[in-house]
Amino acid sequence: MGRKEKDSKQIESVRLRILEAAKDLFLKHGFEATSIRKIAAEINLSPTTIYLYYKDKGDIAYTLHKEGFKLLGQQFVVLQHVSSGFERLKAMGKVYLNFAMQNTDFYQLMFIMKEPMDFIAEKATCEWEEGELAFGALQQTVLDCKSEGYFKGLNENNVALNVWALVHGLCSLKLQGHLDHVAGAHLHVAQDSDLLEEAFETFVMMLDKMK
Amino acid sequence: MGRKEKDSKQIESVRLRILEAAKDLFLKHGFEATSIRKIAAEINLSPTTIYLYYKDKGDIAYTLHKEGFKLLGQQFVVLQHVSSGFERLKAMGKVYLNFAMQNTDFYQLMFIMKEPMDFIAEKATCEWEEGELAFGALQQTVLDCKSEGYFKGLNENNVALNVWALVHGLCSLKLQGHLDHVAGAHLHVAQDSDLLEEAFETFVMMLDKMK
DNA sequence: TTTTTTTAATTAACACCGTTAATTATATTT
DNA sequence: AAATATAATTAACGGTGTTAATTAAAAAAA
Repeated sequence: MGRKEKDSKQIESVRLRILEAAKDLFLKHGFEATSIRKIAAEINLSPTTIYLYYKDKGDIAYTLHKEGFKLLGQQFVVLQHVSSGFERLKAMGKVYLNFAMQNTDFYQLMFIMKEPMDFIAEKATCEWEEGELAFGALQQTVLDCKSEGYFKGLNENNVALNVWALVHGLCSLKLQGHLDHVAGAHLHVAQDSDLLEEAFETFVMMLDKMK
Repeated sequence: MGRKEKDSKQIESVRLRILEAAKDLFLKHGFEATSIRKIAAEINLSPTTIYLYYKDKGDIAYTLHKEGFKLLGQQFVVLQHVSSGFERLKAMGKVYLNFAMQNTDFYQLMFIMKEPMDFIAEKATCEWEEGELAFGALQQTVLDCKSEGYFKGLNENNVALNVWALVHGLCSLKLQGHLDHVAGAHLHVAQDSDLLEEAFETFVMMLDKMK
């Protein structure tokens, strides 16, 4: 193998080692507590070395953010086998909710924190492929619902946005600690995550009535 | 006036000066950029003096957070004069959206950042009066909608939670920079904030169909 | 009025943080 | 073996929240 390739392979391997260390700390203690210095210490590197492989902390956040979308994408694969649009929409919501509750740190990085999106905005080609892809899937599903008789007279993009906003809103309020206090009105739910599932099922019932 | 009272008045006045300085910086540069040291410098105090009046930075965040709820509450007052439950629900959503878009920093503090809620959770009586009050108003409005024939067979608390989640979801996605990229599918909207209003109106149409 | 005591504010310090510039060590090429 | 290119390092800057020890100011007691 040629020199250039070997070099770039080595470079990639260090990049990966840094990322794995970052992910490790990030999943253990959250992104706030994951400092460049700690990442470096984790793999016996000088803190400044990190900057030879990543532009800044936002770059690492963005790379991890992309990994999160890969993870969510994997969970979305099963949805392709659901032929009914409406059933797929329901399943999508549940997969999304489960992903958020079981990967709280990733979810924060992907949909709550500003850092990764800021990094994207600063990039030359400030596009967000992952997000557009995922939202595109939702849009298509809403379109399928329409051809099944749902959402008559409603703009499909607005419906898709609303579905996303509702599910994200539930996740966001839960993760940021806002639901623990209003849960007093929901004493009947046993588990905590059931609150979200139940709310979403009510939403589904609302949508169902709209055929 | 007695000594004790005079003292506590003076203490309150310094507390207020600190808070005003904090609010000033916070509204100018956001909460992230508002450090204890900068707050202190703003009013010619030593940074450590702040700790004689506030437990920590989270305490200041929480106090500002409360101010935000007072502000939102003032905007909610007009809603009391809307007799129709459904009309009130619509108006509530719009007031909420407008508040979020016109007071982005406060909104972040009130519904997105973890710091203030963490502070509440650490308090002896870890109750969140402001939130419960506001959510209570929403619950009542949903109940009124029910007596007008809306949301038949649906749990009112879940409906209220869904309404909050949807509107918050829209605001949150917008404020955290997630909508600028998926807006490609919404090229028809002229203004940026119109996107949220239009989405919400679609939601209202959905609810309207459910009578 | 002077001394003691309480209270308010300060300086110094700790342990961090992200990041840049200058420097050293390590390979690679000549 | 010497010169060059590259990788990693140390040192440093300017910040952060926060605590402990110390000084300045005000009130109470003598």
